[in-house]
Amino acid sequence: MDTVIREKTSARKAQIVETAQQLFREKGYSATSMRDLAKAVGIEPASLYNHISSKEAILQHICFHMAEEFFSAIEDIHLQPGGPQEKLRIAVHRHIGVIVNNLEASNVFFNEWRNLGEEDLQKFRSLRINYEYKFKEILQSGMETGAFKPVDVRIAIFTIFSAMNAIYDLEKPGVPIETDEVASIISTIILNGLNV
Amino acid sequence: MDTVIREKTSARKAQIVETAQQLFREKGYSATSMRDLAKAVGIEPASLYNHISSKEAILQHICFHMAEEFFSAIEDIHLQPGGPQEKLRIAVHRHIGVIVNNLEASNVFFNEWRNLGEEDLQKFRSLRINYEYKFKEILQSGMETGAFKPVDVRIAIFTIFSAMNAIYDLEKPGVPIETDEVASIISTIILNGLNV
DNA sequence: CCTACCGATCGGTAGG
DNA sequence: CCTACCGATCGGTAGG
Repeated sequence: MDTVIREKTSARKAQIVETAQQLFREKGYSATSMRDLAKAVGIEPASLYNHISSKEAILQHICFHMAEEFFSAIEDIHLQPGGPQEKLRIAVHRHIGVIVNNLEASNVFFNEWRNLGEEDLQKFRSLRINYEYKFKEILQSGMETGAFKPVDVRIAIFTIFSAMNAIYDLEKPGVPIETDEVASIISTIILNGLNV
Repeated sequence: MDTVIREKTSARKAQIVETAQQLFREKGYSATSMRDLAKAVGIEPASLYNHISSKEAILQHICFHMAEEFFSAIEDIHLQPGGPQEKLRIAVHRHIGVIVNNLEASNVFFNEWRNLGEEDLQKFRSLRINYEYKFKEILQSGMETGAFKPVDVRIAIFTIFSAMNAIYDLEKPGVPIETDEVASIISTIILNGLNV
């Protein structure tokens, strides 16, 4: 009995978060009201608060859940076989995989995180620095061994993440994104460039 | 006399737009109130409307002004000497130049355009398609002549723009972005990749 | 999960 | 450019 109730409640909560992701993506976090959300879910605005504590708590949940997904995807990257090039290729593939498997949440994650409260904002920023550092290590070791060109690491990292993190925008209604295809093209451009 | 008044008015208007850019960038368009803006400018909220017609009109102005900047920067790209590689390199450099010279406006342009009204939204989208098409042409002709690898043009264009359009985020307080340096690294990665 | 409602704030206007 | 103010809407709570 208890279980049934808890299941119902948590299903509703999942539905609220899911719906919020769609709305935040379409209109942005600030422009989405709790009344919009309640209407889309099909309940009264006040009823939302039986499942979530505040509007910001939803954003918080989305952002930090995505952060976890990204981290766990490349957790074992330093254990992967191959040199810096192979490691970078794998990391890029995994990172893009997380985005493609969470298109809506990714969009919110990348575009709306600045609406977090000051405390979460700091936590979020330091998580991102940590995450990017794992890529930086690969790049740096590749430059030391001579596998990569000696370019400015900061700008290179920046270029790589820019190329990867925008792919949620690549989606067109009815045309699903193929992780392998996109990851392979982006890896190729980053590693080998467009020139023949 | 008339001139003096008009100059004063238009200087205030410029100040309002400039201040709005900063606030939209920091907090986002929706989260910035006209009261925030008035306070930052140093006048009463109602006084804003002597210079601008609405909040959305400010966003409109920023977005379409930036669109013009981008277009005029690569207007003569097909007249430039050199093959597809050289043309792409020049276009990338010009595009990045526009962003670096309008960091605040660029940020708003790329992140807040979806808050435009339905009509402007359509105009904006078609401008972007037109603009990206100019890059697409270069890429396609380069693939035909065998100068570029035959990759999926849509994804390649997408990768290039992602790398270019995120650079406003590269700015750190006190460390100005060097257009030439950034443009050269991004061009290098896009054209020649990271591999030695 | 709902009805009823709170104080705060929103974009914008009237009138001077 | 200001004072005064509009109706609408905001996130959220009380109480059942």
